[in-house]
Amino acid sequence: MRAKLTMDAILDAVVRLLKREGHKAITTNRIAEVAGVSIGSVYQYFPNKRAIFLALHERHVNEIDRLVQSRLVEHAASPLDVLIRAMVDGMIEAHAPDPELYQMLQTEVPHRADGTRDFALRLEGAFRLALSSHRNEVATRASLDTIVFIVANMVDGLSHSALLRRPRSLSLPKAKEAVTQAILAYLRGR
Amino acid sequence: MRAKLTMDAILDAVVRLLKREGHKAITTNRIAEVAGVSIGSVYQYFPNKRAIFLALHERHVNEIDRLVQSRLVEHAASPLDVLIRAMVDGMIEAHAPDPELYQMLQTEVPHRADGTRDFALRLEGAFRLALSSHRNEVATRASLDTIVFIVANMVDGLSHSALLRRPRSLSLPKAKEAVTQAILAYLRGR
Amino acid sequence: MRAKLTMDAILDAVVRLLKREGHKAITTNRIAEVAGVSIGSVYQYFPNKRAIFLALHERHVNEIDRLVQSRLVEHAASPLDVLIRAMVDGMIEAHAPDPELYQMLQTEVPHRADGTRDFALRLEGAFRLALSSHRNEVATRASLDTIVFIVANMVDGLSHSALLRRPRSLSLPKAKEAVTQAILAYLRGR
Amino acid sequence: MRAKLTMDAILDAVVRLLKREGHKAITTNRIAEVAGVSIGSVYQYFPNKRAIFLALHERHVNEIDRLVQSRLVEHAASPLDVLIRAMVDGMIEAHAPDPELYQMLQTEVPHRADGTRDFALRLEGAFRLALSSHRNEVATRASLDTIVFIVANMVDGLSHSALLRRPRSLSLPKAKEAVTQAILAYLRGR
DNA sequence: CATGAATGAGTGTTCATTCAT
DNA sequence: AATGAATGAACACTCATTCAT
Repeated sequence: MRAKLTMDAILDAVVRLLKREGHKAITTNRIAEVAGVSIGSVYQYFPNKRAIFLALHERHVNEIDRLVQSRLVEHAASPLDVLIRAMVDGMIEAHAPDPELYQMLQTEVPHRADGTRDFALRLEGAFRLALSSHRNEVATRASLDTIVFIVANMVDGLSHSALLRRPRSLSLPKAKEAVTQAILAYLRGR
Repeated sequence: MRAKLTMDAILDAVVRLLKREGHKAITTNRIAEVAGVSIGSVYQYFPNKRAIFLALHERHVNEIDRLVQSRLVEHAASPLDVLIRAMVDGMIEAHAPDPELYQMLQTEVPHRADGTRDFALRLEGAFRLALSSHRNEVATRASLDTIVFIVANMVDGLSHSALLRRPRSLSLPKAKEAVTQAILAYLRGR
Repeated sequence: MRAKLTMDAILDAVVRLLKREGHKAITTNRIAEVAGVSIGSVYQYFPNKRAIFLALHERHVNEIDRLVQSRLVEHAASPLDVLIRAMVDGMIEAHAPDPELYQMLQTEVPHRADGTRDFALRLEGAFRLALSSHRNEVATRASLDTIVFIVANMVDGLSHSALLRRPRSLSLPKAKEAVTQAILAYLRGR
Repeated sequence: MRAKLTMDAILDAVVRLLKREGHKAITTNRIAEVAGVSIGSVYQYFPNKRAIFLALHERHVNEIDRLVQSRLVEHAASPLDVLIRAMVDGMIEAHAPDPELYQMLQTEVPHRADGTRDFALRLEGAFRLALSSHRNEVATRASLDTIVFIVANMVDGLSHSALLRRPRSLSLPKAKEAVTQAILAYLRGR
């Protein structure tokens, strides 16, 4: 228990530091300081700096994953548009409190992209399940692999775009709806 | 002229280094070495390390931009599906010779995200123009801003997904076609 | 008793570690681990790291010393060549099971040279005694101090050389004999 | 030239530091400081800390070697006792200005013993040559390999003993003579 | 007595940058 | 303009030691 708390304090320190002082401030000694532990303790729990970022990434991915799974279960019996809307909404809301963190983890932090791969796969798994129970609403002539690949990457990519790159003229709710419509249009085919 | 040649040699050195030895090998001294110039010369042309990455990013973006513009002009009078297919094909082919470079520039290299922003905007500008000449084929009820935002981000995001994350069961041509269909489905609305 | 056992376990751990993983592996925490005790216990018995090495050195020196004394007593009445041969043999056999340990203790372990001094003195004491009972066989014209000094250092130095540095063409028994002859030649003078 | 000077300054700094402040003061940053160069320059010339010690050891060995060779040439035609006396004297005088340095290099500094091995071999080579030209004065019945091994190790070991461990009752000149006599006694056999 | 989590001073090393030549 | 030796601030990480339990 003690261990989990300390590890979380360290991960939180990275997030706090990233947001407050930018990626240049993320040194192992500074992390320890902000986390309120000694540098020695940091190395008791993580073998090196990279491991801290990997753990942070994994924690983030798990959070999203948990949310995606719960929405999936919740809307297993809903019509396709409700399900997709819920998924898009979930993804966006999950990132909304901290829109830059995920991007920073991807672009500013020295980790390998393996985690990203992992995440895409998990998301694809979720959608494979979700779409199988709405097969009759899906009109696209492509293979299931293809559909799942397109949809998972649309959800992931467009959700981040909606949060980080939408034009000022577009409100977040409207962006969500646009993303949802785009995905539905694809699934319903022409 | 000399200047341009030297600068390009430096940028090429970064690319070569990134691909051959990974991001850890990218030090200014190593860049100079691989570029065949002295470290002093590197600093003659770039004020600091970041400037090298910014220039590299800009060069990459300009290449894509040039390609996108030319396809746009080429297919100004083509039907919408031909145009979109050409754009998607252009994006993917532009990245195909070096699929990891762009990702590395985004994830492994310490640059700020401004460039990305830049690029999205330029792509949006291109699509704004392209769609205005195919207004009658676009049935989506959303605002032009919204449509352009969604399409630009689908092209960008899905092109990279197609190159870097498509399942093994999906060939590149099929992935291209799927991406094209997804975008067309959105534009044609339901 | 418990105390003695624990202390020996700690000293043995150092030896094991030195042989198995080299001097870089010798950290107090690792010593504790290999000894099967907690780091806290290590500090119950030794005030600091140096004290561990001093104790180890002392244990080693005592072992040699005990052996030397016993051979001395055993051969008090033997002719000089038998005595010297027994001493050289004793020294070499005492180090043979672990030829590198002593060298490591001398070269790789951060102890001060005091111990070495100690050992030389004890060896000199033994030889002073040994030679006094064979005075008539010693023909060298030097003072007893000088003779004892030379002989003690020959025994010590050449024994180690025989174990660690003898050429491949020289078997250990032949090396022993050569060392013995060298010492005898000196004692018998010209 | 510049390079050689800087490298020597660095090696000298280690010696100075070792003598003035003990082995604990030998940190790379301190070495740089005492050498009057920046830490960066230290790493321009030596890949890591160990390399500094290896270089220092090599420099020391080369000095001794040069001296031994010159005495050898000088006394190629002298009688055996003169030659041996000259060699012993050379070894001791070479170490006399800095009697602790060599010991410290061996016992307090984290280097591997390879250098020592090297040195013994070089010394053996020198003696092999020296003795071959005095074959008729050597009466020992052992093989040349054996004789060379014993003599080289006596010279090396006893020289150091004479400087570092001789009893107070023994002056350095007398110690030299005793060492010489011991070696001669061995060579002349009985 | 024993434990082992926690400490933090201190280390070797890197690398962006400068500047005398 | 070009060079590359020199710089030194800054970093990731180690490990002897302590002390609350």
